[in-house]
Amino acid sequence: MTNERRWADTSGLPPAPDATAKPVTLAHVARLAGVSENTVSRVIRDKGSIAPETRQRVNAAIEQLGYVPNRAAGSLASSSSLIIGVILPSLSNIVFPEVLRGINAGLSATPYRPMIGVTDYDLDIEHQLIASLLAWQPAAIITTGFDHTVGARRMLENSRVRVAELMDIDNAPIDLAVGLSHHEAGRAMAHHLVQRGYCNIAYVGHDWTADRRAHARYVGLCEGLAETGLSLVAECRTDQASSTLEGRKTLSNLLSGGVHIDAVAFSNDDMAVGGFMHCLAVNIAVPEELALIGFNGLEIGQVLPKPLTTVLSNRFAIGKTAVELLLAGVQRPDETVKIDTGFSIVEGATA
Amino acid sequence: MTNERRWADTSGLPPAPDATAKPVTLAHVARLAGVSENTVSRVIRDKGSIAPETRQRVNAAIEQLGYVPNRAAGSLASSSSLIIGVILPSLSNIVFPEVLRGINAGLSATPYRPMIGVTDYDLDIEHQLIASLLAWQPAAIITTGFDHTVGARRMLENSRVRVAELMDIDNAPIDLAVGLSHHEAGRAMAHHLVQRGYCNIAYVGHDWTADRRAHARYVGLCEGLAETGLSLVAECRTDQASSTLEGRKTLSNLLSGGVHIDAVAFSNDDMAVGGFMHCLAVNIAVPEELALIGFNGLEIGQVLPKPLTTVLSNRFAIGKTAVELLLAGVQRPDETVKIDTGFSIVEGATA
DNA sequence: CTGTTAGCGCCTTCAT
DNA sequence: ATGAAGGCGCTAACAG
Repeated sequence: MTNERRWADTSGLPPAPDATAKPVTLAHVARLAGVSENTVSRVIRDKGSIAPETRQRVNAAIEQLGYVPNRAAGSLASSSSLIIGVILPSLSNIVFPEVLRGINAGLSATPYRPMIGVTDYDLDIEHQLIASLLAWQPAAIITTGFDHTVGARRMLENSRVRVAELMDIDNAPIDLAVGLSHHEAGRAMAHHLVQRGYCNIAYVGHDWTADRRAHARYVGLCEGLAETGLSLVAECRTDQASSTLEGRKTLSNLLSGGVHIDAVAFSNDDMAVGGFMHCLAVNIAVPEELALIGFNGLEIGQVLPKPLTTVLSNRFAIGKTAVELLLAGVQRPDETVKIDTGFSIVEGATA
Repeated sequence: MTNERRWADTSGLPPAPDATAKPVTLAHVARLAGVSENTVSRVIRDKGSIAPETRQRVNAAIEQLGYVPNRAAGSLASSSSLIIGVILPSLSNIVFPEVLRGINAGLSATPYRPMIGVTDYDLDIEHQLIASLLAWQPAAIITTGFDHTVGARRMLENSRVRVAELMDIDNAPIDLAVGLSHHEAGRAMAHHLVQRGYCNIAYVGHDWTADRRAHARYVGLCEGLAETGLSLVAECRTDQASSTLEGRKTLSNLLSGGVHIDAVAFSNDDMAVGGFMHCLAVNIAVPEELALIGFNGLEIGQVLPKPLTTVLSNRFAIGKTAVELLLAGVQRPDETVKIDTGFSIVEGATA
């Protein structure tokens, strides 16, 4: 980034409008500048060619009147708005807020604004949100993963808006996918543990029906182990959403099973941090007695007495990259695009 | 909540529109139902009285055509949109996403959608965001705290939109304030520590220039101590934003000062959890050698080997309550309103 | 309870 | 490089 100058700057400190006064419109600006409304509109949108002198007069008038364009009128006239619809599965842990942070960062120097919805991992809710966001004729819709209801997929395909599916790249996108291969990330976790000499490896996870990517990592993990002739010696899953609390409980459950385990792969860092806390509480030496590996690379894992070994997903980059690509081309490209933002093993001290 | 029936239900699984076909409009629905556009509009908005039989025919036509109202047109015609502008200082820790979660929860059964902006604690950015959101003629703007630029305040006061200022209630709101008294919360922390018998109390904090509420808690803390004849024996502040990492470092700095300290009040839970990690790493017994108290009541604090003693702020409730009050009355009330969502001491095991 | 008439403020298309 | 005309889809005000 970035070409700030692409976007008309409507900030600054305009004289605040009087509550009683009618809001300033294009017509007012046009009259003051002594040009037609159309010319003012062109200046604002930086479209067509305008005489430098005219542009200057118009900008002066805009500033003098504190003109702020009415977005609803613009949207109606152009059948498309400066809205980016953003659909997130959840706001309950820090992962999706970080994606949103990336989206916001990509948008902050533009006149586009994110309008958000939260699905709670429910595809029917996603469907409704898509319909509801499409009613605003947004420039793009950003959602998560490749699972959608049949109707939702059709709406997205048939609409002319650009669509980004985030987090995952293991499937065919509607338009643009930005994320990482969770399957590969799972394999990488397996290989890391095996290389470190662990061979009694177990899994602690959370609800897969909601979080399909966690399942993809699990499958990759098993596959990675199989490639070295190993397999999981035990596993324990909660049917709850992931949380440190569930991680703590679920590891405790796993260990009460009596199987000899020397390393645990967790479905994500929240679960892993919870597991670490369990070890602290019952005096299990990490990693000597039990090694732990998480997924995500959250800050909290790096502040533990022993920094958590984990896999970094580039959540901020996923959001930011998606927005940049979306805004780079208004038209949906002929070919779908997948962007791999990658992952990397964070060599902590717990595995 | 709630009275779902107040809001026209435009969900369901309408036949997805064909990309080539013109989108369905009110006129199409009106023709099919054999009524005027206006009647359809009334049915959708549930305004005025409609013959049950007419309503039914209209609804059937809407469903049959998969009609989705064009929000831009509606906004333009009514000079007000179904947008709630939400301005947050940050998305980097879990606190504001939880407020947003509350806002979203309050909005989910309504046709209103949040449009968001992030200030990074910068009032000039807030000012620009307010201007930019006001361009959408939102039904309300939700922001944080009472500090705004002169221009921003004027824009909000002069606009007819409802305004909620969240988190804090220690000042006079423009329209509605929902939050808690951070000053009182600070006092409560002081009294809690003193009651527990600690008398060599120190403070570990983060950047106040950005986070004025953290400062308010500090002032309350000092005042609370003074009420019992005490004062802080030491304090250490980082000029960074709060994080577990900074908490860990800053406590380490504080303790290297050589002053005898038996309890530390932290500016928030992120800092306190970091402090706890420091104690674990250097083998300081908590709370025997050093007691710790945080602020916020984050989940992570409750998963520590010893649950963190802290002060619960009701972040979800703040967001949800604000939205409910905002939507309860479209008009700004004559008198400003302050809602105290309160706080409570979480009696953990660290103080 | 329902229909008619005018816009809302801007953008697109076509002229010049 | 600029202007004129028309309409985007909906809602408000007024009839009836």
